[in-house]
Amino acid sequence: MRDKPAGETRAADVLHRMRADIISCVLKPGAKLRFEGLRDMYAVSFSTLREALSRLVAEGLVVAEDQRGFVVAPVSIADLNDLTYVRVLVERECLGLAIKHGNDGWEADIIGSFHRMDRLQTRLGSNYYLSGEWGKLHGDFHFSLVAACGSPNLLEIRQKLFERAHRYRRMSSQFRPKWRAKDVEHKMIMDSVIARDTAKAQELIERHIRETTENVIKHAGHLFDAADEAPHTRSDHVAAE
Amino acid sequence: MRDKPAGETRAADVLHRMRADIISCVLKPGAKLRFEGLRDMYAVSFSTLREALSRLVAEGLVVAEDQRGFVVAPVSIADLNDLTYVRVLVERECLGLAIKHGNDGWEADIIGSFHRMDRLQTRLGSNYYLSGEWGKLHGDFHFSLVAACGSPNLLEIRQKLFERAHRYRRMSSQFRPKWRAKDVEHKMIMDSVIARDTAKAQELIERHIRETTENVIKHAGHLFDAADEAPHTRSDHVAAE
DNA sequence: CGGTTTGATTTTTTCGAAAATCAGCCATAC
DNA sequence: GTATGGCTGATTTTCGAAAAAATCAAACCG
Repeated sequence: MRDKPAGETRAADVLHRMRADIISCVLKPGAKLRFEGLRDMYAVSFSTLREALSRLVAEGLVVAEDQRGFVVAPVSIADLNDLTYVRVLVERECLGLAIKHGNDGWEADIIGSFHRMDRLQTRLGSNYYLSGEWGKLHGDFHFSLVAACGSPNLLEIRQKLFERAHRYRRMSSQFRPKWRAKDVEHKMIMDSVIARDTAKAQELIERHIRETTENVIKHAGHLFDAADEAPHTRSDHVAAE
Repeated sequence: MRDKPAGETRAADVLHRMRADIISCVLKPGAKLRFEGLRDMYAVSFSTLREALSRLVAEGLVVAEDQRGFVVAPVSIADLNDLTYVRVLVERECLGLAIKHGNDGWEADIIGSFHRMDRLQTRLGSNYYLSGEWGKLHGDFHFSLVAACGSPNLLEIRQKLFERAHRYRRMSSQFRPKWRAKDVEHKMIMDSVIARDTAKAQELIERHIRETTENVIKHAGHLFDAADEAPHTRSDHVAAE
């Protein structure tokens, strides 16, 4: 399911593969990205690599140090907390708009994508969250919830934030044998969305995001370089909300 | 003030110059970006151009059509309205956080950047808004208001949205001889921010953004290809707010 | 001994030619 | 008359070598 250089330009293909590798931590946070190695890994030339890297820089998954090459964007508790804060803001807004504007087709897509995710979950058994396939369906489900939002710009921002958060989720999933009652939460969120209960849906999605963050910090926080800049704490943000 | 390839990589320099040219509409919305022409214009090679273009794609100022080259991101009333909607959401949030977290240095920076902008304004006379220099100071002033926001991610999103909006403002400024009472508005916003009146500051910044958008549509709307996709109207968003 | 300069090596960045792809056009067939 | 198939020229995309810059370490002073 991962190979489709069909009609796609080579650079775009490398972009997709590298993004996936960064999100799934095959390329570890903070790792130096040397061209020689990447060239072997993805079988493309310097320039093509550089193009993919450049786009990832603008997406925030890679940082470029002037004349010193590229590095996988580092992770930190401060960044995760900030990301969570922004995500709550954006996701709530998207959800509110989607519930307002969504039609029957939108509802059908939600139910469909939930079903696909749920089925794969039972098929894969207790380790479903380690599967890249499930990760994709999980992303699709969350997207379907807000798809009818009507604001292309907000949706695009949301998508990029979601992907960056996915990297943090992924980091903790290797430590966490069972992924809480996430499946139950998803069902509750879906139900409240379909019932057009905006306040409840927003409350649930916020809790969903916040609790996931707490779990990541609890189980994988020790992996982050705590020696990072921490200009503010989470409680600041919560209070501001 | 525009030339500083000091310590900067060549590609980054081209990136800055192209971004400025797109924002100031030297490169017109929807224009096809042919490599041959760009190579002469910026005096760099294909690969370097491609790198800059790629970053601009991820920033939303350029769109890449698979295997058919690059195009300056088109403008449309739908996009402007959507942009305005997201900007109001983000800018209000940033401002609220900044007022909450800001310290004395932050206030001083606001006053300083307002003063710089104001001085240049009187020095340039009635056509100040056409100057790129003023455009920069105007951007600096607005940034200074939210600089203490404390959320790097939100600030980065804000910055990109601001730049895209600047392109729209620029399109209308050539038609509009006098730029309303914008300078008075800036003063009022600054005063309410320094007075830490969150609600008032947010209200003022929202009006500031919304009225600018209305003016752009009124005076330059006829330039946009109205034949664009328009999945929703502005009133949708306003109502949702 | 601490600190700076120099030179060799590694790594990044830039370049323009070569390959791949697209767009328009005409000939041909049905 | 319309559609299909291949040409040709223009444009994009990819490539790896060459240039520029950084890194590391040994040699060199104060």
